[in-house]
Amino acid sequence: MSVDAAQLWTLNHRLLTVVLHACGPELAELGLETKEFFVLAEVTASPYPAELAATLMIPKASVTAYVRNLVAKGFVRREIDDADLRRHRLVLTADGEAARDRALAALATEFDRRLARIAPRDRTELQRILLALLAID
Amino acid sequence: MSVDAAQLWTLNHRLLTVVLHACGPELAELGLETKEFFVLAEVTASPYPAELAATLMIPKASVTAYVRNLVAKGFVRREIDDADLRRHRLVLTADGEAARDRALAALATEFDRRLARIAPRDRTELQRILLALLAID
DNA sequence: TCTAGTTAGTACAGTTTCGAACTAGTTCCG
DNA sequence: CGGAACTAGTTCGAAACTGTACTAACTAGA
Repeated sequence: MSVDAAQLWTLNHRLLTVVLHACGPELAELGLETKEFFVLAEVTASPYPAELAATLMIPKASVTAYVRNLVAKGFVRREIDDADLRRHRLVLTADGEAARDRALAALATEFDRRLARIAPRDRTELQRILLALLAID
Repeated sequence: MSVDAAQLWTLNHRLLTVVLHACGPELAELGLETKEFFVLAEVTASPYPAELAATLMIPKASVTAYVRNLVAKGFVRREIDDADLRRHRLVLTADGEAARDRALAALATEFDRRLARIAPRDRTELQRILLALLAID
């Protein structure tokens, strides 16, 4: 009845990897690398590089690189934060929003293929539980 | 109340990332890089490099590198497969098994620490839902 | 005000990763 | 058998990543 937490982690990780991997080609069509997609998807909630690095647990130097690429592709632009001149407030362009939405839709479609097999109520449960687990620490 | 699959994926991904990140120091103490740990943990189930690459969805060339490191550290050794001389059957050493078990224990502990904070019933729910999702494909 | 301490973002350089090409061994037919 | 087509694993060089150190800007305390 009880499943080892490590095994649960591992299987879960594989599930997410498979789903993400399946989206690879679609992301590529949108002109997005996987890591850049993570940043693009988080920019609205965490509009500063330092914040992105902390939230996504990516090194600051890597965020610099991904943001540079996203800016070059016209998905994001930097704005000066008048309250703190060190900060670069990141803003999605219209193209950026479109790309993000399409990328998220691709991810959702792929994951939905699997979620479709469980009850709608279970999805809500899953979301609630995941949120609770993330609220710790 | 609709639950977005992409959001579920993202939440779940962040959870796994946080847990893995927290294990980083312990893996390092064992002399394991994160990627090497994935390989080490899978060697028993998938004892050939090509199989590891397919299962873990990482490039063959990367598996070559991780296996080289694991061999150098004395966690894995290669054996010739008499039935197919191209193949390197990978075998865990005693050290390798010990390291793997400790690493998995660290992962389990960290994940358990979070699982323990949520209601026992939720934990069962999560297990049930994830197992249902993992059973697909 | 001054200054020590902290934080945002970047640059550089060393390391890691991995696509493509390669070698060696196997399989499938004829 | 012979050889075309395939597969396992590696190597190599180039691209991606990231630790460290840095500059600029903010903050707090005297």
